[in-house]
Amino acid sequence: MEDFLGENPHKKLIKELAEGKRFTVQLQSLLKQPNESVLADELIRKIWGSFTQAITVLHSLGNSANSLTQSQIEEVDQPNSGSELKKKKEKQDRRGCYKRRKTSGSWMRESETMNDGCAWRKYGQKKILNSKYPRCYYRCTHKYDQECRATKQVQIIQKNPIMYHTTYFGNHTCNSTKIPKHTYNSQFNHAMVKHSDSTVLKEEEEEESKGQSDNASSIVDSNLWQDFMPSSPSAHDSTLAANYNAAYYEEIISSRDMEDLAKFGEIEAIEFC
DNA sequence: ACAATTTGACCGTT
DNA sequence: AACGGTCAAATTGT
Repeated sequence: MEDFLGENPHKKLIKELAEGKRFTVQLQSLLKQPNESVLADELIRKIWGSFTQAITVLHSLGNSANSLTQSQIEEVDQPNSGSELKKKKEKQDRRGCYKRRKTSGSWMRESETMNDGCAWRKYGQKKILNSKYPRCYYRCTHKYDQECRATKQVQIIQKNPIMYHTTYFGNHTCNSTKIPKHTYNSQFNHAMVKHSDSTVLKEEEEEESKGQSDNASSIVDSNLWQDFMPSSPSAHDSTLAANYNAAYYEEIISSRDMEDLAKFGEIEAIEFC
């Protein structure tokens, strides 16, 4: 998203809510047609994103006299913890979640790049039911030499602009080489330029037909993301434990929101699976 | 030659 | 049986 701190928050808020409204209308018309579940799924993500942004803007207005408290916002944001909605979610198909759910935490990220500053090795790719794009599976490059058990799953959620949805499982325990902070900016900028480059767009279009993966460049940018990763497995686990006992939580972070999140010093968590 | 990726097979869970 | 996650042989890249 655009840095709303640089624009009128009210304008941004209205914009996000209006988008959510527009996506909802689109979804409504989609649901009237059969065999459109994939598009519907995309729209649901967009709607979720719009409302999340709107709530984030509200958070930014926290200093105003009429602002809601954190608990009030949460109460409005997630009003029906015991309602039909939640019960429905708990009943949803959880096939494929079985292995990780019992053993580790996870968190998510949505960004224009799949790079996060860590070294990953792709070990699989699957077509996912009702998903337009395949899901790619990555493990830490140091899985065997340093017994690092971190993995991630990357899936394109939209194109134009390209947007990746990444789910991380486990924290790195390896001494993975990270890009020094002072060299980060130039490399990151380079990557951002690359994404607007026509040759790269062509590359991405090819990836769409054969399934995407460009793991070799994973180290290139987004050291910034590291700053938002839980610093240690225990830190993350304790966060999970504090929030919820049995359920799985994920942290949804857009790299575009990182500066904002840094200012708020908090990460929004949602239930996973 | 070695490292990384691709992709079909296999596995556990539902 | 269907599904998502992982494995590993084959292929491709450096």
